[in-house]
Amino acid sequence: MRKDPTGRALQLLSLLQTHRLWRSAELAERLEITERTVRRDVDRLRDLGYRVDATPGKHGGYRLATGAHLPPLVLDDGEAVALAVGLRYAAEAAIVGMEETSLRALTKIEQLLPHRLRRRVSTLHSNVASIRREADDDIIDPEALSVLAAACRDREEVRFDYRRHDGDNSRRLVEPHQLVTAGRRWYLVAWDQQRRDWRTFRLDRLREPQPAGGHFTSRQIPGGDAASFLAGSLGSIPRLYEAEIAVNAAFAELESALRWVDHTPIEMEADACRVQIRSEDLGRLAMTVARIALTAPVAVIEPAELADTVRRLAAHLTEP
Amino acid sequence: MRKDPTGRALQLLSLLQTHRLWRSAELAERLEITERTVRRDVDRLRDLGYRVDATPGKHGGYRLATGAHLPPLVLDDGEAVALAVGLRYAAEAAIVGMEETSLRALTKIEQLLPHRLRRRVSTLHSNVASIRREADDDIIDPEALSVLAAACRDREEVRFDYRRHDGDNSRRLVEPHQLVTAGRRWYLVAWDQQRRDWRTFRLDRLREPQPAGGHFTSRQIPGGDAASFLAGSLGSIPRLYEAEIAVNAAFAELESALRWVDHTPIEMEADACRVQIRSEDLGRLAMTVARIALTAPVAVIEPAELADTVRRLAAHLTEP
DNA sequence: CGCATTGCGGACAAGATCGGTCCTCGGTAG
DNA sequence: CTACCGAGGACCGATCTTGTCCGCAATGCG
Repeated sequence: MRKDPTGRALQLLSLLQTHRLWRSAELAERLEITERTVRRDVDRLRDLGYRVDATPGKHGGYRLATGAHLPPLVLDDGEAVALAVGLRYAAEAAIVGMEETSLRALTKIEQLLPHRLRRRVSTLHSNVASIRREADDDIIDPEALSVLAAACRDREEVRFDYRRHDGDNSRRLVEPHQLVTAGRRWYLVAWDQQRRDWRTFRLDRLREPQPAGGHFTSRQIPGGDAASFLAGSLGSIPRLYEAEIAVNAAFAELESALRWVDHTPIEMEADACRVQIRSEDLGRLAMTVARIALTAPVAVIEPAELADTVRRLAAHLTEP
Repeated sequence: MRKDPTGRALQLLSLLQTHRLWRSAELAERLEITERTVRRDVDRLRDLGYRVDATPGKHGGYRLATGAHLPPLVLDDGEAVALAVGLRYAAEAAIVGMEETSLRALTKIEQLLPHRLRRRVSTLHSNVASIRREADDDIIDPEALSVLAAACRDREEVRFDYRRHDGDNSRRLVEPHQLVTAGRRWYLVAWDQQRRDWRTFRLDRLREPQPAGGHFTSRQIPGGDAASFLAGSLGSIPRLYEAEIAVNAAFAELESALRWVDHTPIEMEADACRVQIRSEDLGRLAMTVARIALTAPVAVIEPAELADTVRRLAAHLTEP
C-alpha cells in the first residue's frame, strides 16, 4: 500500500522543480498515488515552507513558485541514464573540443553520485561505442554558444561574420532571440537589423560573435515560437527550389515519404492531393518524388526543372 | 512530541547541508527525537541516495559527503557547456521519457554549480529550444539500456524478445559485447548463441532484456571492434534481398548513391558496371536504384521482384 | 447563465510505519 | 586498554498514511 512519503516528497519537489504546470492527475500518475494524496503531499510541502502555487479551473494545476530554494536533490535512475547518454551524445555534438570535455565532465559528476548510480552511469559510459560521422565541416565553438545564449538572455545585440551557403561572407548585426537545435545542427533565430527581417543563422557558419553593446526589446517571432519559425524556414532559407506535385493518393498515405522534407499540403481529396515540397537540393526533391512513386502515381506540376529531372530519372529506369 | 518523518528528513538534510560535523546527540536534540531515531533517519536519507558519511570514535559524527571536503562541483567553462548541451541532446535521444528526464537532471545539477557556471548553464538551458522529431516508432526504454550495459560489463548472457523488421518475433539468447550508437539509433552487438554467429540488434526492436544467468568469455568481434562491425553489417543484417544491377556509368561515379547501402561491385568497366546491392527492404533497394538513375541509366538484372517494383515506380512517374 | 474541469479539504477505517526502549557489536582515538 | 560513538536487531503500542467517498469553490467556455 504505502511506499515512502519522504522519498515522494523529494520526488515531488524534483518534478515541480521544472517550474512547469503540473496537473494533479499527472502528478498522481507519476508518483503512483491517488490525487487525494497528491493534495496531501503538496500540503506537506507547503507546511515545510515551499511555495507551491495552485490554480483551479480548466487550465489549473500546480507550480512551484520561483526562487524557492530547494534541498539538494539526488538524481534518480532515469536521470542518471540521461546524464550518461547525454554527455555521450554531446561528445558527438559537432562542437569543437567537445569529446574530451564532455567525458571529463561526466567523470567529475560521476564522483558525486551515490554508489548505485555511479556504477550505473560508468557502466553505461564504458560499454557504449559510437559510430563516428564523417562530416567535420560543421563544427561550432562552445564559446560562441555561451556568448549567443547570454545575448539572448540579456537582449543584447550581437555582431558576427556569417558565411552563406553560397560562400558569400558578410558582417551581421542582429537581435538574437533564441538558439534552436535541429538534429545535430544549431541555429540562431534573430532579427537582422540591416535586412529588417527575421533570419536564421547556422552556428557553424558564424564566426566570432560579439556583444555589440546595444539592447533591444523582444519582438514577436513569426510562427509563434522560434522552433516553428525555424522549422518553417529551414527548407526555404536558400529557397532554391519550391515544387508542386500532384499525387493520386490520399495525403495521409504520403506520411512516410514526406517525413524528412519540408512540405505543405495544398489540396487534399479522398484519393488525390497536391503538395508543395521545398529543398535546397533538386536531387533531394527528385528522390522525394521517386519515393512517393513507390506507392502512388505522381506528377510534377512545377518547376519545369524538377519535371525534367524526374523525366530523366524515369527514362534512366526504363531505357538503360 | 511532533511526529513527522518527512518533514524531519528534510530538516535533517538542511542541517547536514551545512557540511559541519554533527554528532548524533546534537541532531537528536535539534530534531527532538532519540539518537536511535536519528540513526534511522540517517538511514532513510542514505536509502534515498544521499551520501552521509559517519565516523565512529571520539571525534565521530555525521556529515553530508557531497561537497564536504570535495568542493561542490568544479567544472570549467567548457565542461559546463558540455553539460548543458549534452543533456539537451539527450532529450532527442529517442529514449522514452528522455526529454523531461534529462531536463530535470540538468536542473538538479545546476544547483550544485558555483554561481558563475550556474548562470552560464542556466542561460544556455533556457535560451535553447529544439525542433521535435516526429518519428515516435523507435523509442527505447532507459531500463533496457542499463540492463544491457550491465550485461556487457559483466559478460553475462541476456535473453530478450526481438522483432525483426518483417514483424517476425523470436526469443533470443545472446552474449552481449557492446552497445553502439549510430545517429539516433542504438544497437547491441552480440553473439547469438542459437545462430552461432554475430548479430546486431536494434534496441527499439528488443523487448524486456533480462540477464540469463550464464556467463561467457569475450570473443573477438569480426572487423576489430563493435563500431566497425556494426557499420559493416548495417546494410546486410537480414540480407533478405540481394539484387544485381547494371549501370551505364563508371563505378566510381556511384559513390554517393551507394554510400548508405551494402554493396559489392561485380564488374567494372570504363563506362559501365554491375553491382550487387543488399538490403532488408525492397523499397530501399528501389530507392537506391532511383538514386542512381538520377545520374545514369540503370537496369535491374535480378531479382524479378525488384525489377517489378522499379518498373512500377517508373510507371508512376511517367503516367500519372 | 450553466456546464465541465480542476483544485480543496473533511471524515473514516485499515494497516503499515514509526519511534522509544533495551541491548549487543565494532571501530577509533588517546 | 578503555572510553566514546555509530550500527543495528527486537519488540510493541502510538501514530501516521492512504484510498475512498463526499460536497464545495474557482475558472473558463459556449
